[in-house]
Amino acid sequence: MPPTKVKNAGTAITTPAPAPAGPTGQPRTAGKPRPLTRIQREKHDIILQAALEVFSLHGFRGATIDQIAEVAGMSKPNLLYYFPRKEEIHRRLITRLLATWLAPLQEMDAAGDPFPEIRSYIRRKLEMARDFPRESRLFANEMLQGAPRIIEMIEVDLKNLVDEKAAVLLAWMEQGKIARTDPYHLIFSIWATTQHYADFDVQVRAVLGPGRGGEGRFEDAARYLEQLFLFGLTPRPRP
Amino acid sequence: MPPTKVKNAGTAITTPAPAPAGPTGQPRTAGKPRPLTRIQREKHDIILQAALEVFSLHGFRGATIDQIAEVAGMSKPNLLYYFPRKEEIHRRLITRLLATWLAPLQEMDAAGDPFPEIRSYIRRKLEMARDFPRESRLFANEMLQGAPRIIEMIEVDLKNLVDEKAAVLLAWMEQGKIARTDPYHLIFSIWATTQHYADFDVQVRAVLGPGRGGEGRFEDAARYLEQLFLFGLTPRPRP
DNA sequence: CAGATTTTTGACCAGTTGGAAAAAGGTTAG
DNA sequence: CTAACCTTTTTCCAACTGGTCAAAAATCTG
Repeated sequence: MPPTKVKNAGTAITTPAPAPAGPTGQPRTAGKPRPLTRIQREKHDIILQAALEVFSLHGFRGATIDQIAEVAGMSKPNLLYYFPRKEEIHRRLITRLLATWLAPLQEMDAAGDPFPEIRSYIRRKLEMARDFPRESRLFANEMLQGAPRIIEMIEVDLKNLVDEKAAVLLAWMEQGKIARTDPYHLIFSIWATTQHYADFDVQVRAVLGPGRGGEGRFEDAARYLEQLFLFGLTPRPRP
Repeated sequence: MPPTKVKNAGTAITTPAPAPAGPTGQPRTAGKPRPLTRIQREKHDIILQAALEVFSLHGFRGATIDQIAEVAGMSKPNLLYYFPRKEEIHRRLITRLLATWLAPLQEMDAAGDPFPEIRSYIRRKLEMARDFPRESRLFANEMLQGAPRIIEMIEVDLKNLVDEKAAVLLAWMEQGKIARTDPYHLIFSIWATTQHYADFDVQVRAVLGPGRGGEGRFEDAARYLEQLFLFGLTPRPRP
């Protein structure tokens, strides 16, 4: 009978109450998780959004709790009430992200037609780069640092998924439906070309200039990538 | 008449000597730069190497002078004797890097044959990813943060170079020598696919596994990319 | 070698950082 | 309404941060 949360346990009323513990710590005998309150859910969301903003820009080390708290519109101790450690915020963000990130590849269907499948995989990844650039940058930041906090997820979950889809691609190659090439590097090249538009967005916009760097750039990219992956650069006779 | 470095100006010999200033500061009336000593050149190099290591891993904000000093094998004050500010080290690194980074594209020759030119551009970029991964990551880190310290170099030097080479590519397209497509996004895709092997190295190695993630991965990548950019994924009859 | 210069060191500082503690202020179920 | 809980604020701290400074040590130069 561990004396966690002993309100008035026999002894004196002056029992110092050992563990106040915020909502995420939950060391209340670790038995009843006790459902999150409305405020808790709201604040958790706000904090994670703010943290995404800051972490994706400065990386884990470069981001400060103060910054996150400011973006979240609350005081540092208040933020720490919801997430007792900086690492915890980051871990949650990264874990959630990874699931989102893998989804498009998971959808690539062995039973479908190769080209439409690959084509829509590229489209989906490009849409993610457009709609979730901060997530992409958070991921990139983590990779640049050697993925210290998610390496085993990469080595297990991601690797398994890629192995599976590489087998699918390989089967398509065997059937002569797509060109025979390295399925792993094929997947890498799809990742690289699509995420580039989120991670190197500044560069893309600067190089395209004010004229072509506007919203249309994602449509242009989609068109270009489609052609690249379909035919490469070999000139074809006009249809 | 600002009193910078008044050697013995009339007053007493006990003049407090206003600016000792390290070798890089050079406020000795800013007149004679005085050539760097052997030790200065050596230490500058050592520090820049160490800083590259640390900055490329943690970004500007996440890196500390202490870390850099430790990697460089010297004390923090000693390091600060050579580079009086953290920003200065980073600036030097980034400036030097940008020149190296642009070189391969500069070499792409309008007078050459399109496919060999593009092919060897890809090869060179891939070699850089292999041989200078830290430089690549430093660059990526800067981009992720919105390139605050090099935005105008990107907007001017890089943009001009890309504009020039895009024109070359466009000319090749007009002549029917390569497929008609977007030259800017073509260049982006070459950058993305090659730098991926430096910036996302952990992921690449983890996914390829111990078997194929060894040194051979760059050769495999080169072969794959060559095919991608030449023919895409459309199956071709066996030669 | 001596004197001038350059390099290195150790002590120090003000501001920032992640985080702890406790008390004050709000909510809400009974 | 009120007791129990949840949330927020205030105050504080030790470690770390970028950077200074004077003195000591090493090096170079004539």
